Amino acid sequence: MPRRRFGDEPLDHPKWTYREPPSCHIDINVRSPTMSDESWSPPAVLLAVDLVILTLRDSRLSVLLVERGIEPHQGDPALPGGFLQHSCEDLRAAAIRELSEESALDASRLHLEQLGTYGTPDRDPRGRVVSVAYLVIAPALPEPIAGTDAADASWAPAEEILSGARRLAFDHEEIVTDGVERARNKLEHSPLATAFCDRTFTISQLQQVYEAVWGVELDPRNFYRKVQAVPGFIVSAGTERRSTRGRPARLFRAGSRTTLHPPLVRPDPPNPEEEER
Amino acid sequence: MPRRRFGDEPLDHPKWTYREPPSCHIDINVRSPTMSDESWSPPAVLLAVDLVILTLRDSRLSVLLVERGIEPHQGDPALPGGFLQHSCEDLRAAAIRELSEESALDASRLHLEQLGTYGTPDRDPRGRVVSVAYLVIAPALPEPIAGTDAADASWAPAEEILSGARRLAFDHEEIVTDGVERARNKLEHSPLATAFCDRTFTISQLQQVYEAVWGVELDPRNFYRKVQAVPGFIVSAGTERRSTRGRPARLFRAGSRTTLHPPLVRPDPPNPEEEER
DNA sequence: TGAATAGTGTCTATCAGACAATATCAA
DNA sequence: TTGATATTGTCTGATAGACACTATTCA
Repeated sequence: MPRRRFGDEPLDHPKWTYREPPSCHIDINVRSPTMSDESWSPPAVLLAVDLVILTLRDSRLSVLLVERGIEPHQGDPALPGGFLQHSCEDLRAAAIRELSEESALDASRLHLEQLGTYGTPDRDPRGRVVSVAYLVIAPALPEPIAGTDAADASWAPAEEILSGARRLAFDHEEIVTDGVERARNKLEHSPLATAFCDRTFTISQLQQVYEAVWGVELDPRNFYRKVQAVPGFIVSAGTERRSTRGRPARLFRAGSRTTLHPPLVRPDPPNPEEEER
Repeated sequence: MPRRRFGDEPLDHPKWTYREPPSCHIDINVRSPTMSDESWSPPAVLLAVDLVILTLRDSRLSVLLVERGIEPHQGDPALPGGFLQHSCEDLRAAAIRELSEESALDASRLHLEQLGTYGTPDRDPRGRVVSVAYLVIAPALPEPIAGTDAADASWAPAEEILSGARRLAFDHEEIVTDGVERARNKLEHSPLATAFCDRTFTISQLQQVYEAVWGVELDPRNFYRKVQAVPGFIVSAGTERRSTRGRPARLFRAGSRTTLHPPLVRPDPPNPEEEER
């Protein structure tokens, strides 16, 4: 089999032959080939993994971007990610691998969950590439993302991407939008906010997470009691204290609950025109 | 290229050569090949689409299952689904196609959303098959699922699958569990419950949805006002009425809101031992 | 008329949000 | 001492759940 550079020209990856070359429009009424059609076999696709890595930088929700080194979209900002390494690599393992390669982050301490799969046929000009996106939540880190393959990784405020002020390669803007939306929702019913914090944190640090991700302002006094009223959300972490200017605050760490009861309801939802009857 | 029957023996679908044959264990510390490694190209995988179709039958949350006609797991119950038809078929379109093929349901009237992607390397003995699962919500239908390819489709109570009383092929039990969990959660914050109902419905029918999916009993009087207090959730559908035995009920249809404010909070969460501090 | 279901009224314990007041640190 | 942040207290209007009661149909 001849060697070829990947990324230079469109892929012709289907190794199976069709009875008729498929015309690439979508017709839901067409009957699919069945297993008894001797000449048909399922088409293969390329599988990629992309990462939406969220963190708080300077009290703003931020996303890790890398500059693409090759075509297509060379030079454009994009999500970190890449193809499966070999055909039997687990999806989550591939996400963890990309995380350590492209961002030098230690996956074992981070929140990582599957976000969604993006498979629009024309999303990658090289051919049929289906991407499984993962959402990663990281605590604020020392400024530079050290020792990465893609040395040109950088944090971008999520708002710049959501507003369209910064354009990303492929369909990565949509993926970021979905990732931020997922994070905003999970803040209400899961302890996800603690994943933005260090192992121990103060209640006001936790509040900053909610304020940055939701884009709202919360009353510190009500927030203080509200989070403590949720059983298993946060637990006291000894008597140590952390101080900047004012009175030192108690330290807490994440509890063991995975769902919050009662939930922390997001205030002031865009509740527009009353349209009920 | 020789023709071969699909499903008879393991696939050797990777068309690219590796520098070293991959050993199929997961090592997150291994460096992946980079684009500058001339001899490496991304591996291809087979992509399938599986459907978790939920409905209410006899006031019970039920899942549509089909009996597998071929190996592996021949004769076992499984989720409806199948491979992409051709390499440029859109994922959602493939889900809609499977829906009409395997269940004869009209996708244009149903709720359909992506659920998750399942890609454990050994989940399919035929080779590397990655499956994108979709969640479908259907209103109660006339008994038989007519005119299907897999004529042996049938509804199974979700509880039988969640409890392990009924085993499914592949990792489909896990997929069903995730689908039911997704539905249970979305009932709180989205109008998903209306997708279980006909175009018009009574409030007590809507209540039955909540009771069946959540597995709880609700007070009809409080439920009655609660749902109407959510702006845009349900809107009155004229003055028509529907009656069985007692007083006829007003009819409603789904409103235009996609999120519910305030949410309908699920009662009595398994709130176990108090573990706070 | 009685059974059954739909819909309304009302009470109460609890909660969310507003905000005053106090505590404890650094400079 | 002052400024800043943390923590506690208290008040008030809204709400969730319990449940009595009325309304409207069919058998």
